[in-house]
Amino acid sequence: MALKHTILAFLSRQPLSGYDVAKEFALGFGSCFWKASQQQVYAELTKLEQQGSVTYEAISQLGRLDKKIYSITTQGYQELTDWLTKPCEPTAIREDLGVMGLAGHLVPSEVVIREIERRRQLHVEMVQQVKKLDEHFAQHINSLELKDLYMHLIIRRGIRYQEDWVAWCNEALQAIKQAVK
Amino acid sequence: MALKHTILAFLSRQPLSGYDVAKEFALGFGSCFWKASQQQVYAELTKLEQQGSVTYEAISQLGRLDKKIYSITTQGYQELTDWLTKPCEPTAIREDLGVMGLAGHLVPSEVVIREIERRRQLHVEMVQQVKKLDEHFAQHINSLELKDLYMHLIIRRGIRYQEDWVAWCNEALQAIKQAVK
DNA sequence: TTTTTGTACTCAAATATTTGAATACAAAAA
DNA sequence: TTTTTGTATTCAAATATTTGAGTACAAAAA
Repeated sequence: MALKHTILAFLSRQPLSGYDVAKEFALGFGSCFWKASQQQVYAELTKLEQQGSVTYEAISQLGRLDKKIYSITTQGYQELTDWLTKPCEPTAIREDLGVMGLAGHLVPSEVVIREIERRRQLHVEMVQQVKKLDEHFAQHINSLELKDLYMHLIIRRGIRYQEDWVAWCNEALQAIKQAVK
Repeated sequence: MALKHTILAFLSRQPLSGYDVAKEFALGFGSCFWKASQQQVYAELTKLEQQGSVTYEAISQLGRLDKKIYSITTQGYQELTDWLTKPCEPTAIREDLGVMGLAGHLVPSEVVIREIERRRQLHVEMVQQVKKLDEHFAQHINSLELKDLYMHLIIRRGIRYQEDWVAWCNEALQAIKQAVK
């Protein structure tokens, strides 16, 4: 389970508030490989702090709860590099649309086509979004230091994934339209 | 959450025991789009039976627990087609390897390379496995009825996914080896 | 100036998934 | 003949994720 280690990895780059970590998951680099809600992030940070993997500096704000700036500890850093060194397994695939393969014929083909067209549109938009994360790297692509290259490659993974979905949607739509013609 | 509807979809094709449904997830068509453990399947079938979406016929076996053959009910069938008719969202991406994009530079590049090579091998094997599911369809590919075409297309999605991973691994390995040279 | 958006954090409950153990017999392999 | 593999199901605990509500203020937009 990589929630812990993704958070540690963010904090290994710079101290962040829970709010900022959550934002990285929702809109930043995190969005291309791990989904986590704000509540999950806050809960995990509290746990990580209790376990000694991170510490925080409380910044008091008049009239409301303290803002907490979290940093990774030596222990947390060790946990992160240990984890990175161990082999990791691919995440299990879970895709609602797959049910169509078992029971798509129980609904009109228009429903299936509409659904795949919707998906296509969604992934087209995702390609654009993920490509934005890559903009900074795409320019000096041949002179990236390793740190940036790794990030670029993970973004590339995200772009490929979304593009492959679009390509499959095209293939599937063509085949279905051909078959129902 | 498609566990319920994937099970209903299996049962819409033929009555099955919990054991057989679990096998479909582990080794059969289910394996290319949804992961579920045997315990999950049994628990879900019990719940589905209580809610009236499925029924079972108990087959007594001397000396051990009854074998239960589950069938979908009219209500379950309705729930399935209703669900298929509603738009579904793509599953959130969760990929351990993504952490390398944030913190891969904290471990030796050999570790990153070794990990991607391992992944490559894994996905090469997955391509072979998923292609086996397609064998039956791949032959008379141009004369599939809709029911088979849908299943074929979902398998194609699985093949593409695994092949795209292999391609990315190749791309990434080349770029990293180039950079550390 | 009112409303919306953004910053920043907390609590609780429900649902889903993973992990581990247990029972029991048949058939096939060593 | 003993061991392993396959069939078939159940229970319990731990962990992870989702969903929904609530507090509070600042800044920007309408």
